[in-house]
Amino acid sequence: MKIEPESCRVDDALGILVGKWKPLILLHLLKNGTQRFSELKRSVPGITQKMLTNQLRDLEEEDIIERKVYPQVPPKVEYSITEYGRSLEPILNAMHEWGTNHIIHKREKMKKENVGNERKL
Amino acid sequence: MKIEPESCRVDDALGILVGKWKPLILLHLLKNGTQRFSELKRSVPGITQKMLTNQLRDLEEEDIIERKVYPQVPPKVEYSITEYGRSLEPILNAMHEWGTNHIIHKREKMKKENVGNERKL
DNA sequence: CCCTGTAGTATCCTTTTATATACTATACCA
DNA sequence: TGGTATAGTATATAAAAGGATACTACAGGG
Repeated sequence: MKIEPESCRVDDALGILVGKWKPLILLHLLKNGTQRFSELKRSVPGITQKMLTNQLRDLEEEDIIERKVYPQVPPKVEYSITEYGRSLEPILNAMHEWGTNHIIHKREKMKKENVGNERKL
Repeated sequence: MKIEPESCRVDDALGILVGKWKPLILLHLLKNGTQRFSELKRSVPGITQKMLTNQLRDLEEEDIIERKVYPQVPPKVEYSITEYGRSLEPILNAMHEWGTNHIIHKREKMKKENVGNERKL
């Protein structure tokens, strides 16, 4: 069944996955289950606190992850994938697989192009 | 099989699909086969020439679409999905399906939240 | 001779994303 | 008393993406 371009909903899914860190955050939560804010921060090297908070808020708003606050000091906040959020897993897997293959595809294409260029010299 | 976050290739796939117009362009090419530049432009309302050229160049560079120039005046350039590009189709379909369902999911979540709020009044 | 259509470029401007840095409250520990 | 850890917020700035507009070449038609 073909998608009708006029009623395409690819962007709705795409919008949830884009953001420089979202796939990584989701992957960590899928792999390790519940994680604290600071654990996530350590798991995703290079991310700033602001970015991590932003991305987590985005995902929470879409009901992909759950945020649980423990009212204590120092603060403790746990994040986890929701049941609904798990429905993204097959898509992430498909994209990972495609991406892995794409790297190979590009390498092979470059090789061919280089051979072609050498012939032209 | 779980994806290892350290070697995640989701972004490689994501990078090809993101861009405000790429899914739509791909859908049109998948649905209608070969299309001229001007046909695509008409098919995607609101896109500027610059954006269309940019997105097409991006997709061409990744070997997802093919560009065929007919050396004539006025110019004629045809675009089509490559065989390799078709490997993205299942992912687009999965995202479209997920996105369609997500809209429903959100609507139902909002309904529940509103009921909750009414009770509080 | 001017107008139209094609497939672009070139330039400038606005909006969106991402990053860097500093700051907060408060319990616990030495 | 001062330092550490937690989960943030606030502010400023840089970089990337997107958009508006004008411009090009040249054949064919009136």
